[in-house]
Amino acid sequence: MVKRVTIKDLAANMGVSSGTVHRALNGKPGVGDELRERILETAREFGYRPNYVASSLKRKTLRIVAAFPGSTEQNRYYYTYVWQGFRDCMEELQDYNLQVIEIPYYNTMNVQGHELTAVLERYNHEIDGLITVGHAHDERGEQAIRQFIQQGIPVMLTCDDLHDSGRMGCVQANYELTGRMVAELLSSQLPENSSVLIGAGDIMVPSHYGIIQGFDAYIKENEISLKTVKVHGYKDEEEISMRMREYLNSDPSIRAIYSVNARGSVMIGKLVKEMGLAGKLRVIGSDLFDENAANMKAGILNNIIYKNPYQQAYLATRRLLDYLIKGEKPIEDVKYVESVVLFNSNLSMYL
Amino acid sequence: MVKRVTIKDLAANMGVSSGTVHRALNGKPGVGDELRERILETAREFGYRPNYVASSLKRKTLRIVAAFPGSTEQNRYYYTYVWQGFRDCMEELQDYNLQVIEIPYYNTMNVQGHELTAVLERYNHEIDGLITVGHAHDERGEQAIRQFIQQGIPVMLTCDDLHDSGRMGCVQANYELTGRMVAELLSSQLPENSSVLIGAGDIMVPSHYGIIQGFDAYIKENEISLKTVKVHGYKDEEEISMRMREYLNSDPSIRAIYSVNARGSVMIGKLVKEMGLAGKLRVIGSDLFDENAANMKAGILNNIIYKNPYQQAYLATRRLLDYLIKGEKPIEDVKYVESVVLFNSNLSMYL
DNA sequence: CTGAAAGCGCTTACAG
DNA sequence: CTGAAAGCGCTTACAG
Repeated sequence: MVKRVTIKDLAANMGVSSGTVHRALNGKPGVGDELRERILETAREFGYRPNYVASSLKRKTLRIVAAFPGSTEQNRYYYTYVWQGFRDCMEELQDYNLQVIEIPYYNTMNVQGHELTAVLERYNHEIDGLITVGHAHDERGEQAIRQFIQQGIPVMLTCDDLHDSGRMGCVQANYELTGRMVAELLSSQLPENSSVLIGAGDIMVPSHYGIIQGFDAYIKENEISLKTVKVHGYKDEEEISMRMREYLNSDPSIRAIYSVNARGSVMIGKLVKEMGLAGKLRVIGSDLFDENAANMKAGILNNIIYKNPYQQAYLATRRLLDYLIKGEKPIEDVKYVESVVLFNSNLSMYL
Repeated sequence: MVKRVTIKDLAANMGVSSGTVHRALNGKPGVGDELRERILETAREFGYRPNYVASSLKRKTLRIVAAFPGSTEQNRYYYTYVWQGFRDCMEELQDYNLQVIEIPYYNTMNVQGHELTAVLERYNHEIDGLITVGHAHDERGEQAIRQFIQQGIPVMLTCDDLHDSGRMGCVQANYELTGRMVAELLSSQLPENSSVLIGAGDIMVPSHYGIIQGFDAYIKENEISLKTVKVHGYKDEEEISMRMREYLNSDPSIRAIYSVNARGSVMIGKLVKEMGLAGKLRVIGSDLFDENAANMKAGILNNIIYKNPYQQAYLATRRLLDYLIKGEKPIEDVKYVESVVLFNSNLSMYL
């Protein structure tokens, strides 16, 4: 192995001090343009590669803010794993001289925004990076995210994106492909001219309607004789459950049920159990958590669509830190994490 | 954030030198038993956590040997991704002062063993870790692996295990659960009393027969009316292809074909194409590489079982390095990487 | 068995 | 704009 080229080597070679080399390489002020160019040129020539392990040792602590919904109530289905992915990544890179500020927030609307603005004040705007969720239709939250970006703080989003906000990137599931995949799975399992009853969630939520769009597109493009019966809605479970029950009672062509979200999956689990439909229909739920896992083991759910929130948050955090520690900007703007079909047989591997 | 506790803090507190604290914490010789105990106690009390970033800076370079089949010919289907997983992990942790020695070997039998023994000689036994594959029934290879272990060199295996060799761990696919999952998938797609034609591979290869065992067990345990027609064999493709063709011509109950390995998947792809059976049978291949991907896009393969060799090698490497850098022993002896069912719809996410 | 010193490859004040 | 020095938290010889 060739000896590693260091800043000292470059400095000696050029007859300047190592401080000057450092300033030149890192774009810091205080080096003449001509000298800076020559140093950069020499670094390239010598194949210099910075040692980030060493550089983290002396530089000031990087302060990272993470803001996600607190994992209570309905949010625990998903955000428990988002927090875990974030923490595991921070833990792994802890020795790189990092400080974490965790902001769990507890009401979806506006609270995210208020908390974020508050933390910016509290730390006197000395924050090096933010990772959070781009909730659609949360004005206050979006405004706060833009505030960070305007301060020059790099912002990484996960789960949901805000395309034109200026964030450095987003790591999320590919909702359209997820919907296509479910359509492909069901069309391989159901006889011709069957119907699928879909708990389609909120038409304003990207993670819900994206899936539906993909599902419909797959069926149309492949000219499949699968019909869909969609029940929209999100918050009022009682009412949605009632409407689903009516469809199940009145439409004998329904051979499968699918919920695009976690909350709806718990509901259809209950419904299938109450109506004694287990094993008579194909039933597909979304997201992995206790209730869904139990229903799968009991034969009430046949498949679970797992969007891997842990991995989404882990990778988003990783990208933010790679940028802050190494200056590496992610190649793609948006990174999609694979959605996976779980079966009863391999459920245990994901728990 | 509380200031990090360092070796210096501990030394000052105890009135000893930082060298002594270092020796005590790392189990190095040259500290009295009584003093060592007191230092360890104080470290616990103060919540001391070593900074591995700092420790890598001055310590001697860790020399890691990686030995996998070279990714040519049939091996490129799988081992290309094994090498990639290994390299990406090494790349990520490069700043921790590591040296890599790559040993690709080109004939499966015995060559692995010869190469490994040779490298041990060449570096005068000064090797800090080995990552390789536990090929079953390769006497010479197994012998060499044991040789490393006897020298006290930690050995991590991937893809295939050698249980009683004393290796520190193995990261691999769970073949039995993979077989069960395929049985579950097919039984949800095929009408009653169908048969599945299975390219069952080599009965001596764990990654082949493990899948078959899982498949059969699922069918038996769940009393499913699925029959299997198995064609064993591995090397002689012509002959296997011929036998499969005969079954397909003579047994009309066959509604699906499945190959447990990469090589067989290419073969069944050809067969289905030649016999004009695309779309008439469910066809499931194994492993992700150009030929399989192309066949999937063309509608010849319906699903691919992806065992994620990249992730297997990445995680195995990671575990070895976590041990060498941080002294963290993996909790589980064997770590299983999830096998995933790929669909045409989400294939693009894995390429 | 223990200490004092040098140094890994950087970054950060400070002085000029 | 540039240099010299100190130091991040460790590890590694060397001396006693």
